[in-house]
Amino acid sequence: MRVPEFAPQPSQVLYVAVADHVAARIASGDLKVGARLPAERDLAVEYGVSYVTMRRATAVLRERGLIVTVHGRGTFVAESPPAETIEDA
Amino acid sequence: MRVPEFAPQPSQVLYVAVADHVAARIASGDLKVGARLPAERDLAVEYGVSYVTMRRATAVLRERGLIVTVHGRGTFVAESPPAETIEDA
Amino acid sequence: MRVPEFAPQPSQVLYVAVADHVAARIASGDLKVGARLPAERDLAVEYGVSYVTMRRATAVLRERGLIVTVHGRGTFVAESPPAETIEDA
Amino acid sequence: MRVPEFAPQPSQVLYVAVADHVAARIASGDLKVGARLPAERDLAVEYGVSYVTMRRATAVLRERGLIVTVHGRGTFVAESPPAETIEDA
DNA sequence: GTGGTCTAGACCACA
DNA sequence: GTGGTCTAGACCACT
Repeated sequence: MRVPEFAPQPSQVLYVAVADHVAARIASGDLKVGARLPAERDLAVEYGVSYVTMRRATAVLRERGLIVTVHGRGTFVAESPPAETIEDA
Repeated sequence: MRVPEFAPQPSQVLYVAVADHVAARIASGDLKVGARLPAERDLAVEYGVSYVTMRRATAVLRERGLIVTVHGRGTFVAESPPAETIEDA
Repeated sequence: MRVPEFAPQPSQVLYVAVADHVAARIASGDLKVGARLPAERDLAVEYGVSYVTMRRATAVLRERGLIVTVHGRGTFVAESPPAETIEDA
Repeated sequence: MRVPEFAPQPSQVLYVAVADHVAARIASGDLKVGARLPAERDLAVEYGVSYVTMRRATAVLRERGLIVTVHGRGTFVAESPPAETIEDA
């Protein structure tokens, strides 16, 4: 997975930074395809952020196609994460 | 204020039994008018029931006019609990 | 502007309902192209919702291309609102 | 702009004067250790200064170690205000 | 017991 | 003085 040189430091925006960190866990195989992530509330505690901030982070990951969310079920690592997570312009 | 006679032998339906117990707390002044009840999740833990059961119980109390619920704010003891707590059929 | 038959009543989701109402004000000419909307905080008060809910509403309008937002300046009615506000599938 | 009679000969720089006044309130025990200060916007109104000026004032107090700020929570009187409130140059 | 929405109100970045 | 982010914690919808 390619990491852009123009973004060496994590985002200054907290929910993006959290999203990036989870994305890295997925990319590294720590979170495997199809696996269920911890509950958003638990992730919020794990990252030391509020539930709302964690929700924004997962929203980012959803938009990136890295996770899929099912109401009442959980959030799961998406089947085929798109290569163009960062558009390769 | 009158406490319902049906309390001595509580309802066999769990969420009604829980609702009755909360109603008794309101009637006894343990929960005063205008006071905010504990969060539904906390009440569920307190009564040792599932969240869904607790939600049904609060729905019953809402129908009885004993509490009012405000999304995102909480549930509160209603101003003037109606005399016909049990519908006057 | 076409209104889908499958959505006769306003959205049950509050921020969408608010967004729809603002959209209607734009469509009706109440809010003209290029005009600045009231501050989001004022709109929140006007609609009787929290600031966060209003922000979600404006986010919806932004996604629909109906408004543009400038940090520190305000939010404005977009130049050419797209015809396919509701995709005509 | 001249203002405060409240300090003997206050700083000519407005935001420093405001910071000094808040510092005096902390020193006098009016604002106790661990207490939350009023919101920055409220302080701005209270002192009759702009929000930016108030932000500069709180920045000064932060640098002096008199207050700590938590995003989304508030600003609080620091635990142990250093003796060298004015840097010992 | 999960994700989804909402409230109230704080600080932050910008023009 | 605007929009942007964040906190803390509530109720709602769904499985």
